[in-house]
Amino acid sequence: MQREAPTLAHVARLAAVSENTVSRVIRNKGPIAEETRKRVIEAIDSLGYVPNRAAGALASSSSLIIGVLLPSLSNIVFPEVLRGIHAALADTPYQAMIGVTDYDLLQEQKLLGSLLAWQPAAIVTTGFDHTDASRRMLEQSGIRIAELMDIDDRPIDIAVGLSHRGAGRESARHLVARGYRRIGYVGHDWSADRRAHFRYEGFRQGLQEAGLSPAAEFRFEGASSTMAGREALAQLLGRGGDVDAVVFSNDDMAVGGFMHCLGAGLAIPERLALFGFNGLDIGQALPRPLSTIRSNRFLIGRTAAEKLLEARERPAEPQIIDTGFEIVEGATA
Amino acid sequence: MQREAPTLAHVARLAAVSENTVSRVIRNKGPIAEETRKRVIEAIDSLGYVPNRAAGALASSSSLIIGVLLPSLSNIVFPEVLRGIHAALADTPYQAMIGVTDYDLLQEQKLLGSLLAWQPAAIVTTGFDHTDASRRMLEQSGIRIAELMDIDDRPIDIAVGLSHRGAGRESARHLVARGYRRIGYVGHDWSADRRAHFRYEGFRQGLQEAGLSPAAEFRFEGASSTMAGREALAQLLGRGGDVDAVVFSNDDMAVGGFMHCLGAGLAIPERLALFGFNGLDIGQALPRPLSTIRSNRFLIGRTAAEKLLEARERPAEPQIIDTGFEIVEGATA
DNA sequence: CGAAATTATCTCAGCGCTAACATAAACTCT
DNA sequence: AGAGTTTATGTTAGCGCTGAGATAATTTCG
Repeated sequence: MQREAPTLAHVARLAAVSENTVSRVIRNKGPIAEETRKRVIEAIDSLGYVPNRAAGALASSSSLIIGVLLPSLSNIVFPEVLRGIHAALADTPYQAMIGVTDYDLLQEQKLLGSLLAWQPAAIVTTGFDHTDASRRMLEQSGIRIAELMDIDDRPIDIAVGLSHRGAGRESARHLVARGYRRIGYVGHDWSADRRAHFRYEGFRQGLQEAGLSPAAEFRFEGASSTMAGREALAQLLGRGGDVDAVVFSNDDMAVGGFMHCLGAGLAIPERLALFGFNGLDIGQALPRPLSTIRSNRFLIGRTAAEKLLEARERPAEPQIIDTGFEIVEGATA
Repeated sequence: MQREAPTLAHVARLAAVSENTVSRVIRNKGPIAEETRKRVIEAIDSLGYVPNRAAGALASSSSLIIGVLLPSLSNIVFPEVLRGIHAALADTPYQAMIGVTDYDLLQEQKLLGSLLAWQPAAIVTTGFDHTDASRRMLEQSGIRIAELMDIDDRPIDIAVGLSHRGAGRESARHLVARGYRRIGYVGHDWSADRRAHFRYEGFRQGLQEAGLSPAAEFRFEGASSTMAGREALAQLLGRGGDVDAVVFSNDDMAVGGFMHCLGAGLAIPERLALFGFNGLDIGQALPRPLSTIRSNRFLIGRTAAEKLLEARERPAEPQIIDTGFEIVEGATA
């Protein structure tokens, strides 16, 4: 009943050709007579042959795996990047193999090691921050490497993302242009999320351009979340800080801030303007759509995967792909 | 500079043992003298040896891959399941390989084929709905199979999840117990999300126990989202349906409903009670925490992965693991 | 028309590991 | 002390595929 899975040899015998010819038909490599191809494909179909990827990987010392290292799955941002990667891989024989680092560079290093044990065709990772050992592994592997989300540094191979400094700067400029002058900042723990820190720096810089500096600041000790944003804004305001607008480290935090205002009866944006980052759906579903900056997470993932598959070799010079960002006007600032 | 990656042979030579002995040390299989083990481990460390997984998979016709088929990554629920899976795999040599089906059974079948080409140690998939071909592949593969989220059917190997019928029933009972009588339903497209349909059936059944039936219903044509929930509730109420409580197909929809009420100035729960499903963070961060049912997504993923690794063989009888659910009282119903 | 180039196919070694079996040394037991 | 058992290690043959080069059949061209 449960007969062995057919191998190349079975297909070859049925199609009356050599194994190698079958292999070439499958991989679309080298010249094949149209008639032979047809016969081989027929044989493949009739046997229900599925190539053994492990054997292929071993023989060619390169697998159809794309290793993906993500810092987290709790934050919807990274699943969206992953979705973009999957979208790009959907009609290819490539498969994503995932590791979750929990924002821990040593964990990243460890996972990188086990991903490389599969001899993946490429590695997708996040940011420019890696341990020395990771960096050495990435560089010496010779395979294509994409570093996602950020573009404010020099990538190993390619970087795909947006300038977080630039985004932070734009949020300040936007609020200043709208006439806000007493602008506060509510954030979360930077040690895990360096890009949030970059945005903060850009934000300060943007204020400085207008001769301003943050009117008040509060940083929640812990990861970003709606709850954290709610509490953090309460804290900031409770301190009697006199602010007319608040920039949040991201939309999750900003939505939390929105909730606080609702609960405390603060008119948005008359009494307090709110500004986020990411452009999440939830922000747009608020009674007043959140003013924020849209980062194109899906696009980042898709672009990265597409670029990686475009060429097997790294470009001579590291390449940076700016997927940009856009101000979402919203109604909260 | 870029010397070849060390292989078993290199380690074996350095440790002055046979390759097989090194292999056994690595896999912790068979008796090894303590002294030999130490020498081998030293050699491994000094060479920085990393086993080639493809070779291992080929030789043993079984890889350290766990294939994971998820319907979607847009809905935070599935990344959370994935997070649970990763948590269970974190300290094992296993790696998750992911496919996203977009709720399409044919896509699932296709992805299943390419996952099986890696000879994974186990497959994790969602629900009991599979094409005949998929089912055949799963059954004949002989490897461990987990079907997640639902437990209201007979699994191939093990099922891990909760009774969606039961959860639906409980939401009705909860509202009835609170004195609500004109209870409506706001949902999304069922064709993609069968479990939402099961909850609806349970909901009806729960009402029936109290001699009631839904006071009004509206089903949004499309996937669930906060926006959809907001619009759908507006539609339901716009029709002049006289309801005092609404059960939503899930928390995303319910949060949208909450937003509608805020915008329309409807007091929650005095004028209208809201009830969700999932227990997402966002629901608990609302000005009034959402009354809902907590499904333990993380636990489902983690339990499934743990169970799969517990034994290489399927149990004689299909096994069902109920991760349960709990009513979250909240303040909206 | 024969040599060179092109096209289509085959042969065969080997990728790096593991399974199965063989062997050797060290015990245990009667 | 010899047979049987246990423990520790070695030997060997692939797993199923791909890459490099060999070979054969066909076309092109001076």
